[in-house]
Amino acid sequence: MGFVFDVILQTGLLDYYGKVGDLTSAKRVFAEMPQRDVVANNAMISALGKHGFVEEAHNLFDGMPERNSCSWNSMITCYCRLGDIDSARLFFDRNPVKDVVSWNVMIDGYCKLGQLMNAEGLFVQMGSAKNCVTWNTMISGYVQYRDFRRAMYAFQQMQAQRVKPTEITMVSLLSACAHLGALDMGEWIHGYIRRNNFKIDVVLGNGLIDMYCKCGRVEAALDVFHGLPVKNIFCWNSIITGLGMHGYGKEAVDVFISMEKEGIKPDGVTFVGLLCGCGHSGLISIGRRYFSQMRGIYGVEPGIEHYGCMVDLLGRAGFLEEALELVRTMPMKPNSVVWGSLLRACQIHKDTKLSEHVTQQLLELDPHDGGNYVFLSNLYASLNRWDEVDMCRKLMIERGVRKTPGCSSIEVENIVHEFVVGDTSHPQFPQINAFLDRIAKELKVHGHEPDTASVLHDIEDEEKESAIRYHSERVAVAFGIMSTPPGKIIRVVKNLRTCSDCHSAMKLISKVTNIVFAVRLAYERLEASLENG
DNA sequence: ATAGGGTTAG
Repeated sequence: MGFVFDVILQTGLLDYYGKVGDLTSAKRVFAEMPQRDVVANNAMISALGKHGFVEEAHNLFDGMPERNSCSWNSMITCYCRLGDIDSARLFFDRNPVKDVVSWNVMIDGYCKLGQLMNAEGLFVQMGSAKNCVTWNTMISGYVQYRDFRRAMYAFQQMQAQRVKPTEITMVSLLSACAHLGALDMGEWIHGYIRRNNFKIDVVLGNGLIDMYCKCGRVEAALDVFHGLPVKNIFCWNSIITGLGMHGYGKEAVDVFISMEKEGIKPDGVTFVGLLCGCGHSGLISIGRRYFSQMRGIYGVEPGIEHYGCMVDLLGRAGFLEEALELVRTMPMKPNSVVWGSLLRACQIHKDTKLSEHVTQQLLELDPHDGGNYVFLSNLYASLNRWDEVDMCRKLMIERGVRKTPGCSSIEVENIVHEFVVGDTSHPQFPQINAFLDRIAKELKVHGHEPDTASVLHDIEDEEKESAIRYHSERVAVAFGIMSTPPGKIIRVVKNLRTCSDCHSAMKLISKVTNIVFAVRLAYERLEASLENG
């Protein structure tokens, strides 16, 4: 009797050491055990696997007189953790006692490596054997690989199958909503969380804060933030970043100060949010001060992203020379983002000379980024330097560079519709097209002349005017006007920056129709908030 | 034994 008790006790100890990461002690306990049952062996396999000793785990596994599903699953987990998905699959296929965990681990292994097709294959094969972890794994896999619409769709199916979602499901979905700017869906999820008395912990709370911020509802984000009994650095960072993104730089600084008061140590992300917020609100000296205090007072080493924020902050404020000086003297090699910030500043302050220099730096740094060629080309076009415009086009063809296609999405009745430039596959495309034509005519009546200077936005297109008319955000906006009840804000998320022609056109549409648009850059700040023009 | 979060700038 005491013997069995000892085995259980020692296995417990072994498991504990494995979990806290003390492999040496785990090994010692294991070696000293007079008798090892399957549970003890499994605990050891799991501990070895966690530290990457998959060979040892494998040997132990091979020598086991008896194996259960847990033994097999531990081996699958070991190999997945190492990224050796083929070996994991071998164990999965040979496992005679596959259970739902075996499938879930395997699906997660594929998801983590971005092999979504393989993950989906198993997911489908499982049929009705899926549990809520299976669904959560697949949904989070879609979210991690930025296929947010599939994540939403999987959730609908999960509900149709009557599998109860959990807090974890909600976290993944909120992240999808944040990326898609799907406010209605995000609000619905918040409601669902409340109706089902889900516990809003730091992770779920942060999901809500981030979703509300990214969808432009900073007040709602603040409500969630203040309602959280426990906040961690993620929550603080999300709210500081969110406030700063939407022009509440002063408030972002205030939150930062209360964060300090509560004894939470800021990290690199906090400073990105804070400095960016200062930049967007023109808080130059405050931004400068925090940047200079980062290392000495807060113990956070400034990284390239912080220099990037400072270049942006100085450049926006018109201190172009100082910004350039910072780029030249920063301790690391400036990347395309840093040069890009400077370029944006040149554009705002109409410094074409510096603009040209910066764009050439960008072209050197990122010869395969089509956006750089387009920008330089547009710059030359605006200066009527057509030879150079031509040169840009030739260079692009020569180097085989293609422009990233514009893509806009809009949420209507909890469904996210996506429009890629030139893609006519949307079921309502003919109606949208006709509507766009009417808008175009209307725009002409109101004196809107298509701005052909920025036509090279679509460098590969022959028909200039129609190319502009079909930019994805316009299609999305048109669809939004057609299918949204009056009085509702039309929110569009786009992957590329809106061209000046679309921007002015949308301003005019907004003025004429009295509809408010918010076109946002994917994953970024509000690009243009057009409140009735 | 399996599933969850925040990062800026063209």
